[in-house]
This record gives sequence, structure tokens and C-alpha cells, in this order.
Amino acid sequence: MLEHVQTDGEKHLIVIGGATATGKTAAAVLLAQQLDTEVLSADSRQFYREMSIGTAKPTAEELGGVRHHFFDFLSVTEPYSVGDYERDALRVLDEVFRKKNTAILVGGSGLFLRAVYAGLDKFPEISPETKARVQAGEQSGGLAWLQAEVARRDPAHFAAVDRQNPARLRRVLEVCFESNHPYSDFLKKNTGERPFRTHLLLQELPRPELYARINARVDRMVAQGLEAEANALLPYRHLPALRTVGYEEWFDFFDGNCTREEAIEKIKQHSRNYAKRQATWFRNWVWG
RNA sequence: GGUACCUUAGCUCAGAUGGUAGAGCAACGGACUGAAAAUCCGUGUGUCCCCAGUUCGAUUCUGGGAGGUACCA
Repeated sequence: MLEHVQTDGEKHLIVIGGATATGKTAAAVLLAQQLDTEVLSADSRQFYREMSIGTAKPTAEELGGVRHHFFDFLSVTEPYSVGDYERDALRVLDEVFRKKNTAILVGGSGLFLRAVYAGLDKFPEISPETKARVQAGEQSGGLAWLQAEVARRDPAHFAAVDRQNPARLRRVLEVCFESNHPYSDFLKKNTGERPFRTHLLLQELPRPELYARINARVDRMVAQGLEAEANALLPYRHLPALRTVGYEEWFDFFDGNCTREEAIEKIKQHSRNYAKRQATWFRNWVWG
């Protein structure tokens, strides 16, 4: 594949996906060196400069001299969405493709990867007022209110959506309120056309080996000072960026809700849970 | 050594006046369109510690044994 990718003149995006701790970074670096190109990281937590140990952000040595984009370009206080990432990543890709015929995209979130290679539908920007409106409604009416509102504003989508999932319903309502149109009106408008060819590469490990690697990596993070990193971020604990495995568990410990050892065990456990969810996503990794 | 209490799912525990049992977490499976390391859904056969007795029937009652915890010595 590599030879073919290098010589046919078209633009090629190589996407490397897989669960956490499967060795995606090393694979991307190796490939980038061979293809003499750059890497786009699609790791939604490594975006933040305040989060390094807990996100297993690669060191300079691990990057092997390969240029990487999308590390440390945000503060945890800056809101940032998949949509923002799609836009920014396409811009960077365009730059890379001006110089090279290939580019590499690596990450563990299937949604972020898909946003780049297949695209998301266009939705309206949600104003702070709309967000507040949904939040207020949910606060007083709970899940039942969300369900009732979605059922009223977008019956078609209500039939299909996961009704027990507040996060989903919230978003649907925000779009409905903001646009005065059903959420489902915005769906499937995206053509998915991109000015490059995409190649999906999956990094996989047998479950027991993956879990062993995760456990060992967490121990390493702790040795590197994860507790102090989490402690420094304590004032920001309620920001979305801090809803992250490896940080929330420390906050629990700082609150006195568990012992240090229990917190570390929980980090391992939650990392394994996360890896399992990723494995589910990638198991049936397809377009769109 | 004595007394009391405990022994139920991988873990922490609930429960049935006797008709073989259920929650949370884990585990496993799944979903996923701007909070995605998020959020949500589905799946529970386990010698109810062992032996004996009573009983149509015992994990549940009785006796004995083993292990544990606390207190007293």
C-alpha cells in the first residue's frame, strides 16, 4: 500500500484508530518517517496543554522528529467541539497536502476521526441563551422534560433517538430551539466528499494484553506525578475537559471519598472500560 | 480459652414466617453527528461455607464442624 500511496499523485489520508494504549502513536511516527510526512492528532484530551501525564501525551523522543499537529493548542478553559476540530483539521490537512501527498491522522475517538475523513452535518451555532434555556428546562423538569420537548419538536427523531440519554436529548433540543427546525432536518445533508482518499488502519491487541498495558501505564503515570497534575486542575474540575479518566478519580480522592489506592485502581478500571467502548466502536469501523 | 455476631454472584452487601435468590460495582455485548477519555442501553446458575437432623421440600429451622470479626480473659 505504501508504494502505491506514494507514487500515484493523489492525496491520501491514512487514519490510524484503535483503543488507548495499543501503540497508535508509535505506529503513526513510524509511518510518518517512512512517508516523510506529518501527523494530525485526533486525541480530544491531548489538545489541552494543562493535561499531559494523565493523557499519556507523547514525549519529544517518542515523536521521533515527526511534526505533529493538535497537541497543546488549547487551555481547558476554552470550549472546543468535534465540529471545531473538523474545521481546524481540514485546514491543517490542506496545508500538509500542499507539500505532501500523504498525511496521517491518529486518535482513539472514532467520532473525531470520522469528522475529518467523512464529515459531520452542518448545524447552527448554539448560543449561550439556548444552552441556558435547555439547561433550565432540564433542571426543573429532568429527563421527562427533555423527552417531552424532543417528542414535540422532532417526533421523527424522537422515535429513533436513545431516549434515556440526556446528553443526546440535550443536543437535539439545542438545535431545535436555536434553529426553529427539527434536528433531523440537518441530518444526512453532508456529502462526505473530501479532496483525498482515506485509508483506515486499525491498531488492535488481545483484550488481556491490552488491559495489562493499561494497568502498567497508569502505574507509570502515577510515578510521573499524575496526582500533582490533577491537583493543579482541581479548580477546573467542572469544565468538560476535566471529565476525563485519570482526573475525576483524583478529585474523588481529594474530596475524601476514597483512598489513594482506590483512586488509582479506579483509574485503571475506568481506562479499561474506556478501551472496551473504543473497541466496540472500531469493531465495526466503516464509513460514515 | 469464653461470649456475641458474621459466612449469599469476581467485589461490597440485601433477602425469603421453609417452596433453590437480587441490587450496586466489575465483567461481557451494544449504541454513538459539536460535553465523545463524554453519555446511554442490554446480559445475573450462584455447590446461598461444610456435614448431619427435622421436613413432602432446607440456602432459610436445629445440632455439630470450619473460617472470619469484635469484646472478655
